[in-house]
Amino acid sequence: MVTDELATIVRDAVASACADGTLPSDCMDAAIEIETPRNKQFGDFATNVALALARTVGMSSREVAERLVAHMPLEGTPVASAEIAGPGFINFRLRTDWLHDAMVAVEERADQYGHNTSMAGKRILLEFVSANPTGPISVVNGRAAALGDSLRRLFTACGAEVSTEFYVNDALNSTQIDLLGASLAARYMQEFGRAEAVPTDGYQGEYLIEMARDIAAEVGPVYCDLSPEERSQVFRKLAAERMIAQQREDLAAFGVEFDRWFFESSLYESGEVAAAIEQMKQAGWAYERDGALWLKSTELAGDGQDRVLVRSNERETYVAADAAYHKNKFDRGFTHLVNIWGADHHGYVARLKAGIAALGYDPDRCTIILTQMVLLMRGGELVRGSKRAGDIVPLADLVDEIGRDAARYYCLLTSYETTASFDLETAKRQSNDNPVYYAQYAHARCAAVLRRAEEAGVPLRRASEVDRSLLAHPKELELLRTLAAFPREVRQAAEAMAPHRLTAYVRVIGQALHQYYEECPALKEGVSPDLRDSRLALFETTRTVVANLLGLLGVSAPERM
RNA sequence: GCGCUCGUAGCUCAGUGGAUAGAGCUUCUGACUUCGGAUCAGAAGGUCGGGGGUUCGAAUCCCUCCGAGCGCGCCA
Repeated sequence: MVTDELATIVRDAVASACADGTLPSDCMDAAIEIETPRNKQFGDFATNVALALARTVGMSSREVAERLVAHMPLEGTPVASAEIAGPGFINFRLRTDWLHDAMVAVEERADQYGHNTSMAGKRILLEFVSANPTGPISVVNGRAAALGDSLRRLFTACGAEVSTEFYVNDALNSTQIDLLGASLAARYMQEFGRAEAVPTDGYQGEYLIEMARDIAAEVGPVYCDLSPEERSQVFRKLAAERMIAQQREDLAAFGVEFDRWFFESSLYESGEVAAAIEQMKQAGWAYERDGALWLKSTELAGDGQDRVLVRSNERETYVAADAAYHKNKFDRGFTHLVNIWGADHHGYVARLKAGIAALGYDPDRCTIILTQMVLLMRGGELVRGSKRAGDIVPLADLVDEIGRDAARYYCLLTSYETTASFDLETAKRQSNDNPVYYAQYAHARCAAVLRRAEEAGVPLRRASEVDRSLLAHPKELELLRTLAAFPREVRQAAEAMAPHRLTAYVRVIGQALHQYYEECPALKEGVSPDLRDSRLALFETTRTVVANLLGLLGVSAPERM
């Protein structure tokens, strides 16, 4: 990668200046950072190393920069010029043939262009959504789903081995599932005219009425004569199974599928929960009090208080199961765990980390991403959860209304750290105030030009074969510069676990493309065949990069719109 | 009360300790006898919530205050 080459050039300059005494030898271990200047007039890349060194060497940063540039031979490098500017930045301008070579790289790597090895050797387990099977998948879950699925693509593109998992809280000792079962049982009885009420702390959402109606239609009144206990047993199972199936469908319609649905109940059946508790006891991290078993989460992870692992009624808590689950993840050979939770769970980070530490694993190998909420607006009014859906906004409704691509794109448009809000009317509009269409239009426009060429009988020539040096117009070079940044953007987005950077970047590509399109016609009168072929090749290059980019976001790249 | 997160243009949001804080929307003015106008060019719009501090340099790091959201169960 060209930034690595630049870093080497700078590092060599520092070493050379140290060697001949121009700079003190303790500059050797200076950290070399290559950045892209905010302002294009400062060139393609820059380094601030002179500013960083100025303090230790006791001279002005411009002076340091001058001495470094004097020790920087540029023959045979991609660098055309190295200039000192401002307080002491060294700005690099690259030769245009380096940009032209990027076209060949895109052509050779094709849909692998942008892939790199920055995360090679890592085995990452991404766990996300993991909504309780007590209601439909919500829009907030959708944000996590879009983020998790995009991270899977990003990590994979960076050479990591990635698995995705949805953790299903279906444990038999879950009071939530008890309530769900009791709520569904009541709805079922209501279908047959029995005046049974949903528990006051149960699930009031009307989706359970629909589910009860389905069950009633399928099996008839066979469960009416069971004892309440037996009926509750039947319905907790039925409710959970059907909710999970529904969740799976909703996520699939959103384009998100998991490598594995991991059932909490399996951890009890295998004895892993009991084993984990025993191990925590043996290690001295668990103690008895008031008839319950407690985890020393305060001492282990600075939690606000210790947490119960086993209640006095002998039921284990989800804390115990979660600890066992994460042990299970590590034992399967994953080197890094990433969990995506809603921000309302931030109070649970410390206790999970405590559980991981109590079982002898490094809590720092488990990253917990907390996503803030997403608020939907319609004409300036907040869209509220419906009673039908149990006071949430179902993801399925959003997908139905604005489509999968728009829903996913909007979920990835902003940093997960901020509470995002977006307007449904804008998201549906097919105009340029809709960022989804702007991104997809870039791809469709490239495809349109290439299609047009084909119709006119102009064969598309390979980027490696056309005369790339003909691409010397500022807009052509600017577009190439933008496309050549793709591998770096991918790497940085993966490192920061921030796919929203890519949605910002795709706009930059779109802008560069449209400007190029405006000023550099390929198929109009008066364009020489050689230039035409070079420009068509550049359209193909752009199309490939945009398709790869949209692919990382999980959004389709249409040929026509 | 304690803890976590967040306050950036009228609106929605970017911004990795660096150069004159950037986009989109909105408003206004324009563009090619259309390789797709779902586009492009230009203008307008800022005490980066307030105040201290660290630093050669702070929207970014620290402290404090103000405001918003969330969390503080032998629920998940």
